Amino acid sequence: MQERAKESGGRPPQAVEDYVKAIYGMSERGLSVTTTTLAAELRVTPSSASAMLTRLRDAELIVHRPYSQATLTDTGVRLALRVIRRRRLIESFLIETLAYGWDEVEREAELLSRAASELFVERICERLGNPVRDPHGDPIPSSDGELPAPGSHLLGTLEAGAIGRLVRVWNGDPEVLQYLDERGIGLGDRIEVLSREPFGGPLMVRVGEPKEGRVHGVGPELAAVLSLELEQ
Amino acid sequence: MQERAKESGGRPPQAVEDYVKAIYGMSERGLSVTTTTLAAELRVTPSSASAMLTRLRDAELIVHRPYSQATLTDTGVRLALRVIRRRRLIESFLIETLAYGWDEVEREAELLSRAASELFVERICERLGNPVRDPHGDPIPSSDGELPAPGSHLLGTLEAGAIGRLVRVWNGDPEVLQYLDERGIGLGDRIEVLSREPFGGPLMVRVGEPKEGRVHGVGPELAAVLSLELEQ
DNA sequence: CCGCAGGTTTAGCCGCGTCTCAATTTGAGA
DNA sequence: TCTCAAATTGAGACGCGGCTAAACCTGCGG
Ligand SMILES: [Mn+2]
Ligand SMILES: [Mn+2]
Ligand SMILES: [Mn+2]
Ligand SMILES: [Mn+2]
Repeated sequence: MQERAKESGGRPPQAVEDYVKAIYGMSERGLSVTTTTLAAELRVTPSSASAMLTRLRDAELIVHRPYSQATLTDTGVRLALRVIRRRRLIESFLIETLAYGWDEVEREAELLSRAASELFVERICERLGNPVRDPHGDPIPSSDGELPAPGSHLLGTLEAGAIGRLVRVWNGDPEVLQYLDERGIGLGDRIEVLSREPFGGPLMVRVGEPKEGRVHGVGPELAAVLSLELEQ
Repeated sequence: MQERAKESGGRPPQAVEDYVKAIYGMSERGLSVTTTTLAAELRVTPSSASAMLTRLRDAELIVHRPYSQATLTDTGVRLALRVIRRRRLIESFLIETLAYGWDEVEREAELLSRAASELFVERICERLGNPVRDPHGDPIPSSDGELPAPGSHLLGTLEAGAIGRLVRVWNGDPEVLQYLDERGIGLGDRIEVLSREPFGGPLMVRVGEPKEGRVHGVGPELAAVLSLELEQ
């Protein structure tokens, strides 16, 4: 007989974790999770995704009527949060401690988070001072599965006059992060919405202190991945 | 078509690296590498080892006539040294930076070294100050495949009167390392062979400065895994 | 010098996670 | 209601890295 889950410290197979994490992320972004969308997300054929949905249903990690949408069960959510915690702590570690760049961190964090034990993750967590957000501003679930409720708002949904601080850059796209770096925009910066140009035009924002900050035009795609925590 | 070596950054399959590393280690210890001994080393059935030997021969990583012994080719040695470098640097990192214990480091280093990229390994190497030996005293191959020639001698082979410094503990057995720790014996310590008791008796050694050091009796099994660099 | 035990290889299988290609279901428009 | 394209599922395969069982060398002891 083949020994099950031999090296992984009693963790589910990697593919299971990958799919559960993807489903969690898609739900978080408000996307509907179907065979096709999930397959696209993971760059896998629909039949692979279909087979995994069946498997996840059998394991009671999702609810899924055939030909319909999938939702994580409570168990599924808990698993997703464990996976996400590992991933975000490792991202933090690579960037803070090993000076990784935005473009290097994705791949490495993906691979390492598959191999790293809970022990490793908890050690680097201590070493980083038990952070609550990763370098993208993504919240880090606690080891007992609590996710700090952020109460933040997408820049793209705000009206002129809104003022807040940048707390999160969604999706971690290296190009976006690089772009922000180049313009000196970082997490924690004060951002003021000056105006919304119509017809898909940019959002004009001031980054920095009330009168001094630089003014930037932010297109809809960028505005859709930046979250602010509003003042007051 | 199935994409080959997708996530691993152009590395050979893990099993190939595992076997090559095992063959290197066995040769280093003077063991002959046959289907059976290799299978025992890797806790695998002889038929698995046999299949892999064929595969390694086809890849020209070993020389192997059927029913005979296997030897690494130059290419095989180079691969082994790359694998060993990764492994020893990660061990060093876990112990020095993340305060891993002797009993925890084996498993974690094994898993992480499979996933870690060259970039990761080179980053931690810098961070550790380009070490030449790992915490067991095992030499770390350089990134261009040179192995610092140690010129050390197994304690078990020395005669009374020999004096040297402990530079290596072979095999990294946690029990041995724990035992040494408890007695305050560590890498770099001065060791003087006082006498060899006959009939499989212990080696009497002084650990520490000429007259002050504590005297220990070292059995043959322990003497077989400790290497000294001799004075002069 | 012959036979046989034991080491070695081969044959056939499994589970994983992927693929391709075919069959099936669905629901929206005619 | 019927039809049909698109979404979904299913069937069959593959490479990996194991396993078991059987066939096959080989060299040592009689
Ligand atoms: Mn993952
Ligand atoms: Mn992140
Ligand atoms: Mn290895
Ligand atoms: Mn070591």
